[in-house]
Amino acid sequence: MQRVTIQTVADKAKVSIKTVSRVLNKEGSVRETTRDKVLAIIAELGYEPSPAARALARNSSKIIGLIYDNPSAAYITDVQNGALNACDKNEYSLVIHPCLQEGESLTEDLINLVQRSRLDGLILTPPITDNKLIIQALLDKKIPFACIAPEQTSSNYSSVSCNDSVIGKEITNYLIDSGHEKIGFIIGHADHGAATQRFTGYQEALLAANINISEDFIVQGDFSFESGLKAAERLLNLSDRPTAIFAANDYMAAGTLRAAFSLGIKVPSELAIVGFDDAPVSRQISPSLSTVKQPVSKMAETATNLLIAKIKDPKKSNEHHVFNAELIIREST
Amino acid sequence: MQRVTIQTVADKAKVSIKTVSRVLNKEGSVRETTRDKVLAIIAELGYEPSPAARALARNSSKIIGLIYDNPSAAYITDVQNGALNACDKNEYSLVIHPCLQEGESLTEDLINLVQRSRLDGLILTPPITDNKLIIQALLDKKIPFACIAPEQTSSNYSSVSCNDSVIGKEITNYLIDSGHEKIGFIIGHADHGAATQRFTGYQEALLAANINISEDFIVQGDFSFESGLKAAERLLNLSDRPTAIFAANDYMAAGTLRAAFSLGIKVPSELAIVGFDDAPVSRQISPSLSTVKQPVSKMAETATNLLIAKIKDPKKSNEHHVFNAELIIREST
DNA sequence: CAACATAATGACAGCGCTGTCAAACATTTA
DNA sequence: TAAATGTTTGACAGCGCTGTCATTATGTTG
Repeated sequence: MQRVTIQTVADKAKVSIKTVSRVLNKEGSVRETTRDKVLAIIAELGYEPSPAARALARNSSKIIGLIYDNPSAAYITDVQNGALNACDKNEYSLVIHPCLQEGESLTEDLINLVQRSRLDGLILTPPITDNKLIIQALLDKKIPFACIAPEQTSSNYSSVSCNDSVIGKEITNYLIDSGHEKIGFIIGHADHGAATQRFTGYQEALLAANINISEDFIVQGDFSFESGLKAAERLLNLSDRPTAIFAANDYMAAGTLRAAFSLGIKVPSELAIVGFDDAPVSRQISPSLSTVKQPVSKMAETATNLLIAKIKDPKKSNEHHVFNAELIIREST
Repeated sequence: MQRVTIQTVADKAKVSIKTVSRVLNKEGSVRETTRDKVLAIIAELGYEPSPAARALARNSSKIIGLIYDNPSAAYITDVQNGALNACDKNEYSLVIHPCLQEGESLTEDLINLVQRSRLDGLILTPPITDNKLIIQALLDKKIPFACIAPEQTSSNYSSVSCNDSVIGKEITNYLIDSGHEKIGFIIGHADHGAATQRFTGYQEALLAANINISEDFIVQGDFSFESGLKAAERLLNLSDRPTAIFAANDYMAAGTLRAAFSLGIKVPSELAIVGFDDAPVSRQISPSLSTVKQPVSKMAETATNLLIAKIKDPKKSNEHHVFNAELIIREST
């Protein structure tokens, strides 16, 4: 059995391959009767155009890369699913690229990846979104890209984000409204811009409520469970310990819960805990965690759509979409 | 600036493009001095062969698809990372394909995906590995594939797995050795072959220890936290309730822990809990869960290597690799 | 040193599509 | 009805590689 190519279709439809190509690419300038005839034969033969041949002829692969260096599996799969949605709808393919290495060579590796795989563009996720070297290199090489939740926006590329500082303020206010005044904060990884904004929101809320916080109540973590555990131990061993702790993500909040558990501190009666991200663990622990849910998948989808639009029309101006996050109140507060 | 192609390299090296091609593909029959010269120029120009042109000329995309329909993000990313490792080493690309739909059309969709994207082969993960329709369709269409943890092995395709029944027996024995006789079991999703084997191991251990278990001690779940919660509530409300519960995965074990928590049952003093999979949650809850860790990433890497070997040489016989899982004893027992 | 075997190299077609440009056809206008 | 315009179609080159097969260089033998 011979492979079905554009030629097969053209022969059977008694038109030239160019006409079939026009139909495939919805180019217009094809009489409706002709188009219907071609379409019918394509369906009949189950013809699928060869991506390789198209890529070669067009000099564009219709593949975009998703770059991440993020320890949260749940976050990653959400991002992947959103990006895949957008890709499917636009007939693009997605290639995933975790970069587990922190190395100096990351910039080089990325450029190399794009060149070797002939990617049409990239989606960047935090914390890579905040890597100036990489951003600059991509800009220099004129490789289209879009960012998910970058620390700051830029007119040089499209991006999507949540207003983390607003939400951070909101959840802090919620704690204040519940009667807490001694609210500890566990900061996330320093590279992660959005995490910094969560902290900013926390500070703003306290300021607005005229609450003074000692330096001791603010502890550095790195988003991991263990770092949350350690940070919380420090907070909870203070002579005048906080009655509420806001951790910049759920893993650290889970660590906080465990620290409380070890120290025999009851949650939420003696200590309220809030996390961030609505990671699965926030539902799976007891008491379940109050947290913040971002529409991660939707954000990734939007970023991908923006990227694809930019690839299709490089002159298109860059956009920045802001999404709303949602407070989820559970048992830990 | 003109794009660097094989012609550019050939011209500069004063050889034919065919010779450059030979060097690129390590074909042999190239004098060492010639090869070194070509290699030097490739490096100098930073030449990268066009995947599209190669795919077109070879009629093979060097892309494999990873198919999954699995709710566990941690598992998925482990599998992805393992598969990516193998792909990178062999200069293959990986395209991920979650199939969230349960639909009848899944078989058709998969075949379609392979044809449209011209995938060279597929990696299947549970529970799709046990879908006879899909397996048969792939076999019929002569699409190469390999399975990760299928319910049963077959000489028609390569696969990798852990001996879940052996491990299930082992962990049950561990509970028995700790003095438990009343051991409940929460079964996983019925489609999932490996889960069934975990149950088999449990039964074998009890049989060997001459322990009789009432039907009541065995409850059906579906791998989700909620199903574990419900199942555990049933078990723990029995008049003669179990002193230990073996859940077929960690999410259900986490649900069990929560049920115990709600009912005021102390873990591990009044109830021992073991899970399966070493999901992140097993470390992040208090008390942390005793569980079983499978080398998921390594398994995926091996499966991918087997697939690639098969793609390169279709006459190669199929292999089945068995991996060892590891008991991880934590606080819940 | 001729006659042969073998290793190294190159010329060229072709993979399946898209882009360019010219040709054919249809429609309007004078 | 002829010319002028616009619309639809097709011929053909070329994208950057690999496969086939012919050719040339090198080594080996009697």
